[in-house]
Amino acid sequence: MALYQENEVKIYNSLTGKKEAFKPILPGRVGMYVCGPTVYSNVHLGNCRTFISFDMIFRYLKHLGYNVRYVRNITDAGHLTDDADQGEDKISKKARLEKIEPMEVVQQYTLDFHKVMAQFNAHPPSIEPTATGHIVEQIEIIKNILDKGYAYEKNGSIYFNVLKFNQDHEYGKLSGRKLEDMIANTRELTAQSEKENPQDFALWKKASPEHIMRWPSPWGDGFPGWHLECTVMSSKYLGETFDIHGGGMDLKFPHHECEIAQGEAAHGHSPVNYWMHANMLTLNGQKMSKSTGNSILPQELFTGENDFMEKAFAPSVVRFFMMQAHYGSILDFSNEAILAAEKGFNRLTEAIKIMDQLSPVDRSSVDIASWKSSCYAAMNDDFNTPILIAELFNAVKYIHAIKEGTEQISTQDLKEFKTCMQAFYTDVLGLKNDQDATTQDGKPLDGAMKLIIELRAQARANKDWATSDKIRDELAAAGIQLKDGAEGTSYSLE
RNA sequence: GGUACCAUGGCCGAGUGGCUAGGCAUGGGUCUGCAAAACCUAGUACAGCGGUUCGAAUCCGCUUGGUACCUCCA
Repeated sequence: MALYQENEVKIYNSLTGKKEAFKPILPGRVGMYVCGPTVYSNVHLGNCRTFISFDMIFRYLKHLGYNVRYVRNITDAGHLTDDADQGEDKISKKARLEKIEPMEVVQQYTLDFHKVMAQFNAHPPSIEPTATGHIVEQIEIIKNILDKGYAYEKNGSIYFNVLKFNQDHEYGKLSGRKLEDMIANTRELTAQSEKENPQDFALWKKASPEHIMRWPSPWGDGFPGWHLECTVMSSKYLGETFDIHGGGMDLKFPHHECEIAQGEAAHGHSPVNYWMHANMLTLNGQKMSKSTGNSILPQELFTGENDFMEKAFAPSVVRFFMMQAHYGSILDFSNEAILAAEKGFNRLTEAIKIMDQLSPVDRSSVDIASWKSSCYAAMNDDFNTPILIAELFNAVKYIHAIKEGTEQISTQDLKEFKTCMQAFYTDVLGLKNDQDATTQDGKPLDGAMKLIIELRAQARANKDWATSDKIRDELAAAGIQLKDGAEGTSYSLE
């Protein structure tokens, strides 16, 4: 029996504003679409939070035994620098500035994105489609929407008619906006816009002669609008209605609102059952944003080369830090907060390591079954990873107590305990011990340290404190900490 | 200006009507040649004001502060 049959997951649905029991369209299968990055620059840490959040969700659904098709796109065309008529395609602009092909820009930053996500130990999606790979489908859906009367052509560009759509449907239901209010509060109109109404948005833009990214269409050479790719690719790979659509909170309006409008206009029904939004990562209390300079790149964090943090942090530490907050809450990134997370993460990781040293007895004094069910209850409640982590720290207490002999565990329970701990730490939270990975390359260091520790032990046995303290202090200065424990001395790298 | 959301102990961060979240930091302790590490242990917080209730961090109203979206943004 699959785990999902005994674990009912509740999901906070942005569309209804309520936590709802998750019921997939097809039993045992989940279709999930997440809006991916626009690859015109390096992804910053804020971008990564969204993808790490959905990676955790993907992992938990898989852990429950669901067969998940996870589609996350790469936006490599159509994302404009602004909404004005002269708005330029972001990729195109970057290519123009650097005098390279747009596809070189796309390639460079797609590779960077994949590298960073791999460092964060995120699983690749099942399908990672690109906008440029689906121009034909986008043109087809535009024809469809034109046929239905929800779009109009103006000088070789096609715009979605929001007013018309709103007569038959409800524009703004996801973001809680009313079209009348939006019209009433429109800022000063852009002079001589092609749009009939400022709320209309582009499905297809005519390419000016100098525009490098262009494709032929029934309306002349042009390029697709940003919102359209997601409608096309999600419906192509997941169907006209699918289970979960995710993305960053900042995409809720207008991007996701427009996706709903396009889907309903083209297919006549709502595209998504559960809308999920990952909240923003802030830096110094402000949203991370490339344009304002208030952002940090993952690489800068891993190497320590940045102006915000006092040291470097491993990818798993950053991931753990993110998992300590609920995906739906705003999370502030700071030196203090990540330092605290690092210590907690190390303690958790160390405790898992010593699980192998525990000796089981006949009967358990700890209630592993009940602990385990608390872990699942946390995750079933809208993927509440902070509660799960609190439970994992309860487990840390159990582990120490069993090791000390103040609590006992049976062979059967210990096996289940280990399996469950590993499942949540490794499979669901996607954590791993980065330090083990580095010391594997450092086998010679292990040997050298063994010798040094032995020499120091001799000095201590001779009460030669001058020598033993010199070894300890100078190693510490070099970034190696010696830990004197009951069973001898071990070391760890800073 | 419009629309949302948020305000929790020194810091981070869960929790939506009665029961100790958790992590980090701090105090005390165990261990240790000393120290570090490790482990044990302690600490009753919910922006302000008013209301509902037997009872509110949790519900309602007002006030203050903050953030996000309304233009591109994960």
